[in-house]
Amino acid sequence: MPKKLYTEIYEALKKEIETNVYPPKTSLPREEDLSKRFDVTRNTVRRALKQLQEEGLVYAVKGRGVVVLEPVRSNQVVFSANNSEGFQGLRSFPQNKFIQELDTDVLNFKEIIVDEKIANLTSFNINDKAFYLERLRLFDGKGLAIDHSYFRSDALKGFSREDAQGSVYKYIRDNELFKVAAQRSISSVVSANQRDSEVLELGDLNCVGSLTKFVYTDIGSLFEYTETRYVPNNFAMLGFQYY
Amino acid sequence: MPKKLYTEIYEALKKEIETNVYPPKTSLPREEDLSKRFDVTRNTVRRALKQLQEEGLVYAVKGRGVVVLEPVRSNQVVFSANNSEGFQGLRSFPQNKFIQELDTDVLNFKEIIVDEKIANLTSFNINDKAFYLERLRLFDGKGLAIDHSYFRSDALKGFSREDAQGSVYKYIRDNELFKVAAQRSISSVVSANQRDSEVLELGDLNCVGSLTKFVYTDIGSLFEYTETRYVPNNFAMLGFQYY
DNA sequence: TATAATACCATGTTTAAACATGTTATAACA
DNA sequence: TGTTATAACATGTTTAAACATGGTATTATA
Repeated sequence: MPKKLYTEIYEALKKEIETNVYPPKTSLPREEDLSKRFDVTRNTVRRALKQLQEEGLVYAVKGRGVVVLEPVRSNQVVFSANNSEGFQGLRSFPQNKFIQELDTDVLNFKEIIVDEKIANLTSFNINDKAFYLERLRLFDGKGLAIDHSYFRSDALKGFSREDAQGSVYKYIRDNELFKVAAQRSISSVVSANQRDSEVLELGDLNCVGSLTKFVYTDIGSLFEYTETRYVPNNFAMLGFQYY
Repeated sequence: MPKKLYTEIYEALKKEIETNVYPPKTSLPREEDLSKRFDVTRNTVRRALKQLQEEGLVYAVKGRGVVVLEPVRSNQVVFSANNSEGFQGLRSFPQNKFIQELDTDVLNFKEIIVDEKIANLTSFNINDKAFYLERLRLFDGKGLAIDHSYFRSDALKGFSREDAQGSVYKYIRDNELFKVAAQRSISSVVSANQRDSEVLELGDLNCVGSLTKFVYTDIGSLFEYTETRYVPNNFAMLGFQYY
């Protein structure tokens, strides 16, 4: 299958930016020239440029051009919890090395009926059935994060405790249940609670980071609510936006 | 000045989603019909739809349609530090009310020469001149956040301590120095340090949230580095993404 | 020489249309 | 009846072109 044109152009330009063909603070060739070079329309070039801009590599100014943004020279950074795999592919902080030894301990697994309290928390409907999962995330054997998850039952036909041990998303893919569409998240810092102290390696620390995810399916319904509570000094999240 | 067409369509559809003309989990009319209704091309409709999708209101599936995503019924949420104004427009947590009493105490103001250590921290170049600012953010009189900022001097001609009291961005706008293009951010939770305990109302808490921003100008250069360190249990950040 | 008018340059917006590809419902077939 | 073609449907990709608008440098003007 041939790649999409705008993806090819995006990747080509990205590589050239990273290899300093277009150094920071300089302008990319104008759209007209790029469209000649890649033998596509200006529209298609613009689409590739937009992707670069969304990723934070360049910034376009009307009437002036597309400038390459200076990279942030961060030696401590880190991870993005921004993938549907949850903690897979996560990096430690501040060592900035990939975590290989990621293990999951399923501390709790049960099917429940959504009551008012849980409905309020998860945005699920009262009387829906849902799986409740408590999973401890071990990094190099240390419990550094704990996930409290609710999955709507009707979306996870035949789901079992064994499946919970692995990746829930792998289960969804393997069984072709549906596609994950989008997620909202809320990130904050809160006081540690009883449970946190029990299961996480907090030491003296009396706070945890909290990342709450609301995950949507293909057809617009919420199917996962997960609050990840993590030990400070170990994780970070990256963001980017333009105006 | 007439509004952009795609913005009008975006706003119209957004309003209709919010007023339940198109309830969650249902589909929007197909692009063809929308283009007839608004009397624009399908392209223009698609642009509006893309904006709705980027904002997390809808999700498009090829071959099926554009579904409205269920909203998250969160009663505790909160703020986005995601604006160029820094703390302006921020909401408290968990009360979710607008903070009116936001005051700024300029604890430190000086012009410095960037040495290796600061260069490493800020991504500025060694020997650049920069303003260093330490600003305590008071919410209803309580010191809940502290900003440690470096601004490249050459970008802030004539900047003074008095200007620091107000919004730096207001200063930039008023003096038409440049436009803010983009920002990267790193969010984490870390142990509180000496200075945090001195100036923030931490009580027993021994951690703080840390939000580090790298802000870029129009022409692609980094001009601001700010680390905001904030008291737990007071703030939250919203995120959204789709796949 | 400073300022204003102007021309040019580069990105932004919109139209129009063709074709590609994934999804779903219908009809044909075994 | 269950499976398989097939058609209809809806979004995705790409081309082509015109015009709008902000930015910059040049030129004319006072």
